[in-house]
Amino acid sequence: MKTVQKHSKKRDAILQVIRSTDCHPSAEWIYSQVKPIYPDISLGTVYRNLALFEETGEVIAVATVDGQKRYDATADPHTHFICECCKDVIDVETPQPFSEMYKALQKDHGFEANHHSLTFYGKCDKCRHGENI
Amino acid sequence: MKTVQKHSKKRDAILQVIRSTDCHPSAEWIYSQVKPIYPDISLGTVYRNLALFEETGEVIAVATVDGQKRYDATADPHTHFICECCKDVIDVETPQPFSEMYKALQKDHGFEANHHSLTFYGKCDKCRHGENI
DNA sequence: ACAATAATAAGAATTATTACTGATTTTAGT
DNA sequence: ACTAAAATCAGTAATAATTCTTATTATTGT
Repeated sequence: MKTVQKHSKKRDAILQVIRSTDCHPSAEWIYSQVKPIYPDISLGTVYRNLALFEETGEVIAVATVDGQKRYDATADPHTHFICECCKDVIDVETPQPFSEMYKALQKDHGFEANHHSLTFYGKCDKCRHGENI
Repeated sequence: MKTVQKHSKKRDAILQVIRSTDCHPSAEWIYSQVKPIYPDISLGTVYRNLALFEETGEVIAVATVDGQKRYDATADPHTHFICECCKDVIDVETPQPFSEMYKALQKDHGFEANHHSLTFYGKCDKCRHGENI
């Protein structure tokens, strides 16, 4: 995988935050995590670096919830469950390989797919037991 | 399926536009289609009615491309291919049933999924042959 | 047709995100 | 370690999608 060439404390901290959480954060959340460590960081820096990390593939946008992009540092695409109640984006195991589907798209339509996204929507266990709303 | 209670010419026209296309339009595109018929329609009306149709389930948001929500009037969830080049959102056949996956989510995590979204990303046939960019 | 209710247009407001600018930090060669 | 070049940064301004507000107009049940 490519990585960004240059580094800086803040850039590294941003990536570190994304890598060390499994909560699929938004730009705003990442900002709120880095802010206490580097109080003079600006939200623009977070957005700029997210864009960079997306280009190199170090980070991917896994979903958009309520108009906010959500990110993940995990390399290989996997399946998510989004709770429509608490807006949590949760990793779940991928049921079956999609390689056949990739081939079929190429064969049947001439579509050259390079990745995919499988997302289930509903209510997570916590919300089902009334911890939210 | 629920439907909206009240009707109006514009409201009906909006739904009609979504139903009679397979291009998974954005709010702006729907607006551009209804505008020639009802020149005094406003973009706000399109957004308000889309929100209503989403609530009743008459319309679903199938994807977000470049920050714009894309809609579809098809009742049952199906699979999409999004061309990252021309931003087209194209229907494709769904490879296999996901009922087992729904059961597993319930059993393994207590997640109550009610729908899902499977999307492949890549380059469509047209764009592969250089018709765009 | 009438009145009550809901829908609409227009534009202002909000929110997430991006672009710009001048000052600072990092890097790479010495 | 020193220095110059390049990249990065904070802060601000700008943009774009969407939502909200208010006065007006259309729809529905009677």
